[in-house]
Order: sequence, then C-alpha cells, then structure tokens
Amino acid sequence: MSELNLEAAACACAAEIMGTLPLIMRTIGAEMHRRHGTELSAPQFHALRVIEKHEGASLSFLARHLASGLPSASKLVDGLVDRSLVARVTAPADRRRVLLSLTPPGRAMLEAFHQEAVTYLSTHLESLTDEEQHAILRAMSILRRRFALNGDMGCPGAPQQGATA
Amino acid sequence: MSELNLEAAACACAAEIMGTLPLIMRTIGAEMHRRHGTELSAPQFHALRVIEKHEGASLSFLARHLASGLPSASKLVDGLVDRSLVARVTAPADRRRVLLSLTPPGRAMLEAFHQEAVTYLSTHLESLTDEEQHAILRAMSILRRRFALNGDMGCPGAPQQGATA
DNA sequence: TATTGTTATACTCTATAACTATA
DNA sequence: TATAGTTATAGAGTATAACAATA
Repeated sequence: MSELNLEAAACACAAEIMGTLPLIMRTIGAEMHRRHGTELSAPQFHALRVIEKHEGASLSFLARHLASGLPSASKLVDGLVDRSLVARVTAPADRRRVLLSLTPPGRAMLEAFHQEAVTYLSTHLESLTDEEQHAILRAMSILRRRFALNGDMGCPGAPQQGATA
Repeated sequence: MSELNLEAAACACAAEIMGTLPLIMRTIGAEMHRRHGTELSAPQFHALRVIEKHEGASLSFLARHLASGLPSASKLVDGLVDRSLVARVTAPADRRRVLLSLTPPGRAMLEAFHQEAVTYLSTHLESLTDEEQHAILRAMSILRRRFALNGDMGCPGAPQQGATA
C-alpha cells in the first residue's frame, strides 16, 4: 500500500499543479499584454529565450524547444528577423542549416520583457514570509530538475540522432 | 536593508518561477498535443474549465477569465457549441446575455483530458520523496492564494461594476 | 444612452503537404 | 536517398472596429 500512497500523493501534487500553474501563466500573460499589446507575443518571447540560451541554434533545435513544427518555427523566425530581433545566417559547415542568434535590439527587448515580468511577479510575492518564499524556491528547484529537457534535446545546431530512443 | 532583502528575495522567487513554469506548461501541452492532436486546444480546454467551475457563466465572464476580448470568446464558444461541448442559451432575465454550460459530452471530455494531464504529470513526480512532494504541495497552496482571481472577477452572469477601479 | 454579444476584417500561430537546396 | 529548411494552403485564436439587440 505504500506504493499506492506514493502514486496517490503524486497525483495530488499533479492536480495542484494543474490548478495553479495555468492561473499564474495567464496572470502574467494578461498583464504583459495589457502593458505592451501585441509588441511581443508569448511564442516570440519564448523563441527569443531559447535563442538567447542557445546562441547559434538551428531552426530544428528551436522547433523542438518550441514543441512546434519546422514550418511554424520558420514563420515565427521570419517575423523576428523582419523586426531585426534575430539574425539568421546559413551555417558554413552545412549550408542546409541556419544559425540563429539574437541581435542587440533582440537581446535588449528580451531582457526588458523578462525583467518586467519578473518585477510584476515579485509584487505578488513580496508580502510572503521568508519561509514561504523559501518553500517556493525549493519547489521550483525540484520541479525544474524533473522537467528539464533531457540532454538539452541535442546540440543547438546538430542533427537529431535518436534523442528519444 | 531588510526591506531591500525582502524585495530581492521576491525577485529571486519570481525569476525561478519564470524559469520553471513555462517549461512545465510546454511539457504538458506538447504531450497532450502528441496524444490528441488538435482535438482540444489549450484555449478550448481552459474555456471548458471555466464554464465547468462557473455553470451559467456569461460570455463576458468567460472572456475576463480567458484574459481575452469578447469577440475572441464568442468565436471560441462558437466552436465548442458546434461540437456540442457547450450549451449557449439566452438569459431569461436579461435577453442581451447568454448563459453558458457544459453538455454531458463536454463535461466528459474535460474530465478525460484533465485526468490524463494529471496522470501524465504525476509520472514526473512519483519518484520524488514525501518531503519533496509536500514542498511542492505547500508552494502550490501559497501561490494559488496569491494569484487567485480577486472576488472571482464578479458573479458569473452579472455585469461588471468597476472591478478594477 | 449604456450594455451584451455578434459580425467583419486582419494578423499571428500552427499544421500538413509539397517543394528546394544541400549532403 | 536523406536531411534542413521554405513555401503553399488551411484552420484556430485574438484584436479592433462596426453593428445589432436589449435594457
């Protein structure tokens, strides 16, 4: 019965997560949208974050991290390149591939939006006790380890070689 | 300096949340999409959850909870009504308004998807220790209180009366 | 006149399929 | 032949503006 209890506890955890995370994400999204309109959509913000963390990422790599298809990622990048937020150049070593990187304006906009979201979020957390804040930090640390993308889903630019197998 | 530290701690919390929550949400979304394709999109799932929790909600109420405009909500509901997942009837007391409710198939589909998401999530949490699971439960409880919609954003069907002012 | 909701139109995001270019 | 990416086309979601119906 201890295994059964473990599973029940995991499900209880999962249900709480399903009841809480979407609420927080919508709260942040709504506030950012209220302040900046359609200046930077959630997919665009996400794409910038991936490219920032993986400078020189290929389009396939981005698509995997976006959990979307190549055409979607390609079109998304089109818009970011048109607005000079992302640079897209052909890879010298393999001219089929592209290398993505942030332009200085792209980096600046990403940093500004991220900082603004963090600051907004923190207004909801300031009145918490030290102990409560530490509980959140600890939970985030546990969750991040559990949900971290396995092996970074391949090198930023390298072709896929059975990452899931 | 203690106030400064409190603010810094809140920002650190916020940054961890920004680094963790989107990752989890994308993981769930990608898995659900992998299993069910476009059978039920995230906005549709969210709309069903709001209507389930607030039977008889008006379109305005739904739009507020979706953090979207009335036309978006109207079109979203169009699709759900066309698929017989949601019932939309004119309110007898005020014929300008509509009352939204789940149909039995709508309720069944929502329950199935929610249960599946919870079960999938729980597979990531089963191997955690009791203490780690409790840390997550506690953090979710704290966060949910902080981000709960104030006063439910008005009664489900009632007109807005300066909720933000 | 104010409020609820819909329709018209446009843009972003995503998906599938067909295509190009490179390896 | 296989892989990386783009283009073509279609559908969902959202926004603004204009409109209809009701209060």
